[in-house]
Amino acid sequence: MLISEFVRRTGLARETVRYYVRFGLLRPQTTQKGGRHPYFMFTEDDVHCADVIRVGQALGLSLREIGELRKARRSGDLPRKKRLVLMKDQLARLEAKSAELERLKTYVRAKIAWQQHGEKGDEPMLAGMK
Amino acid sequence: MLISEFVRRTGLARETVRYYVRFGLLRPQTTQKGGRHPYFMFTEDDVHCADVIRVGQALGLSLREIGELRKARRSGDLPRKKRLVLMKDQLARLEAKSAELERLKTYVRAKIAWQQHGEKGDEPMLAGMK
DNA sequence: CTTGACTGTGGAGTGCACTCCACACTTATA
DNA sequence: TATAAGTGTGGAGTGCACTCCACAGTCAAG
Repeated sequence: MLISEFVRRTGLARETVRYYVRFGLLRPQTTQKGGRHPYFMFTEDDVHCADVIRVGQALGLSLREIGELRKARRSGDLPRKKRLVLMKDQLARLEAKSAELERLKTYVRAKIAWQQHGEKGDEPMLAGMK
Repeated sequence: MLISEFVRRTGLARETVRYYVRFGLLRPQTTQKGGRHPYFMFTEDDVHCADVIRVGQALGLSLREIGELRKARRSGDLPRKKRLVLMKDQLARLEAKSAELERLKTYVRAKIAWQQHGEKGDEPMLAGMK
């Protein structure tokens, strides 16, 4: 599909799509059409990729981080050792985020319980600030 | 407490605190100290507020949105029942994010293991992205 | 063949959330 | 009392993720 349909499918803005392409996050094929500047040809995979980007962003990952994940996933031509380092780093980041999220959850749960029991005693606090 | 202790307590950068104050998100009292530019005096409430800002950001809210929530809460517009609903919604959102993050972590771990064992068998896939 | 819709390019601009800086004043310490 | 440490101010700068724009080539309908 051409960019206009891709835009319709994903709900992204045309300029955002172009930004992602420039960024390397999306790497559509090219058509014969377009001459000197061949038209992009997006696939269902690219639509799926847009979904993954969305999820990654919702998790607070930067486009760079999402790009690294995608890159690693494409089991590319990078040397194996390098890919491993990249993935381990990615995992560490995810785990840090995960830990933070757990702390947040515990806090909100405690606060709900506190309020449900009449707000007696000290208001719950977020624990363990670095 | 003065700003340096507040910074220590919250883990925020001094400049970030000042930014939040300028923004109106934090509204510390002032001390007698400081003469022409009275020193800010932060309370436990402000520390708590910093926690709430953190939670809001983890939920993907902008500082403006968080500010509006705080404002509503201050003006007593939010009865207890409503606040409870709000917090439960926040918890649900945190848990959804948490679940996504777990999926990503599982995927990355599987991929690392797969690669470390010679990339035998099927490449791990990221499951169930909507 | 004309016209209008669609496409790509490079570059500038925007809004957010910080982050850094020079400066001047106040307070605490030696 | 010298001086180091802490504090507020205004303003500039940064990185991210878009968003807008002028321009020019391409394609499809009439």
